Amino acid sequence: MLSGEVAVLVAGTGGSAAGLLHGDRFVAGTPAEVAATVAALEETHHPRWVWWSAGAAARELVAARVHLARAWDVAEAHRLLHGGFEATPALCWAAAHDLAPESLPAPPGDDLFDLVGADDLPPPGVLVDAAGHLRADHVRWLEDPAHLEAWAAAALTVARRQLARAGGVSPRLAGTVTSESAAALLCLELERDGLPLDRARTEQLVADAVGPRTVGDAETAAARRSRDEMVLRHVPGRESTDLRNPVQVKEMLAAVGVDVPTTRKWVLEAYREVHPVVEALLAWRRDERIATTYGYRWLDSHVGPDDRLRGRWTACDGAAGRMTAENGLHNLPAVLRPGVAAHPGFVFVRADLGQVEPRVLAVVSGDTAFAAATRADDLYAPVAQRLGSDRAVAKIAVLAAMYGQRSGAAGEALKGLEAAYPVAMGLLERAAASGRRGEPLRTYGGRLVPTGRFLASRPPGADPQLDAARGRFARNAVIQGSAAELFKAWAATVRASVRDLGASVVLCLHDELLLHVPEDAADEAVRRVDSSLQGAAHHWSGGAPVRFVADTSVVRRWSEAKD
DNA sequence: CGGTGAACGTA
DNA sequence: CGTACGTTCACCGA
Repeated sequence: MLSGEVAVLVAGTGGSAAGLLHGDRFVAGTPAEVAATVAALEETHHPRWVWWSAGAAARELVAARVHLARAWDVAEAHRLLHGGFEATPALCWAAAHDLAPESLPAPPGDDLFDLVGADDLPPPGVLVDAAGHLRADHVRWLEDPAHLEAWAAAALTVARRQLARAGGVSPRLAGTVTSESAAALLCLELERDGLPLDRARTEQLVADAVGPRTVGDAETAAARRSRDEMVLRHVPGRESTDLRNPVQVKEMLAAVGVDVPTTRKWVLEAYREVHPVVEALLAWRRDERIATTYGYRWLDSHVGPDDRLRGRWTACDGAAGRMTAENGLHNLPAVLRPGVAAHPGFVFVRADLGQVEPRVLAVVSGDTAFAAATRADDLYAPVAQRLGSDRAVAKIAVLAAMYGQRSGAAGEALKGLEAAYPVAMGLLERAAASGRRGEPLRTYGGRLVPTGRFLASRPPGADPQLDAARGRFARNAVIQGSAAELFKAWAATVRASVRDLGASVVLCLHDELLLHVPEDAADEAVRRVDSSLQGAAHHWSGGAPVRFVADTSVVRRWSEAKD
């Protein structure tokens, strides 16, 4: 993985300088100077780029639209190898050298006494303290380009150690690192490009929910009062209820005979017919979500003058390893989706994976009977046949097995599954058992999933309910996390394969990709998205006899029906 | 002013 | 509701 052509790219503190290490040759200069050298090297040598993190090293290159194909992202590798989200250079260095994270030197504070003068700079090349840690004050001395070569060499040292360790953990882990590294680069491109919107249509959808824009505090407060009034008029004598205070809402509902433990939506839905205030409250909550979170303020802050919605992206969260996005890119209410529209001359190619989690289970577990079911477009059909049950029952059972659900019809349906697919069910049960014991586990691609975040409250064995929660988390994490790896491998393959069409990925949504594509390239982009899935799935699964399917269509608006 | 829980949007 | 995350609000304790 790092045996071929390798180049290391580093950035100095504050974006004032950058450095490039390639073989024995090191060049430093302004970010613009180094960008030109990077682009030329990518063209001639196609190296694997090593950096502390894509965000630190490659953001300016992405802004300058320099395309880099292959990377080893030290931070992403650290997250895979050691779990969690934190992946500073000092922490990555420590882990690579088997130094306990608790022994990390504290970073210098703002205290005047901590400030180092020029005389305190270490000689170039000396970046390790007596304990073997990266010097805690490296942020300061990296302002001096003379130190960048050592900084680059350190990144390469960590990368090589990570690669060596990866081989001992899982034969697939190094491949997962390269895929996740590409995903981190894609995240920078998503931040740069944004999601194309039809601003006028989006504004209209907001107005439909919460009324026209208001001017000034008085008008805004009046609009808010009139929205509240639509609920409060159903409860005479309790008009002073604060609808944003759950305790007061609960009291108000009790007064009209709706006695509920919480005022959550799925609880209240059962009381729709009992009193008209329930329906009014649910409608109020729906609109309030748009007024507060996805309203005019959201539009003004996050949609640029180029009519693109932008937010920060991360390639992997700290738990199971999904991508995350801010500013509503991952949780835009469905009613606003018609506002997401391709710009003139472009269309969207929209592709979503079908039944991805059970198909991933077939790969992860190696259950040949379950793998056979993935040959069907609808895998629940052969599962139902084998169980001798309805499709609906088969689906509930499979989902319950992967999510740890026990309520409703799930419990009974599970028994048949255990008999029909013992290998797949055994894998899930072992994952759950690890979780209940508080032990970490690894996804198919080798990502360490810690269960430590539950340990904050009580250790395993002390609280049966907490142990059960750990079990459900672990059971789901091995599937959700492995599916996230397949998805990112697909996204990275698509990123590379549609580039020459002038197309770009503009949204990643766990099992769905949205591409912005020049109109006349749409059909070709569809073919490449589909062939990318076959390629990525084959590579990721090691050629397992498991079929993955995508529903792919060309649309003008994200909301348009599939096909 | 920072942290926490409720609530709810998406998958 | 089975899991995950991001955002906003009110409340709590400083």
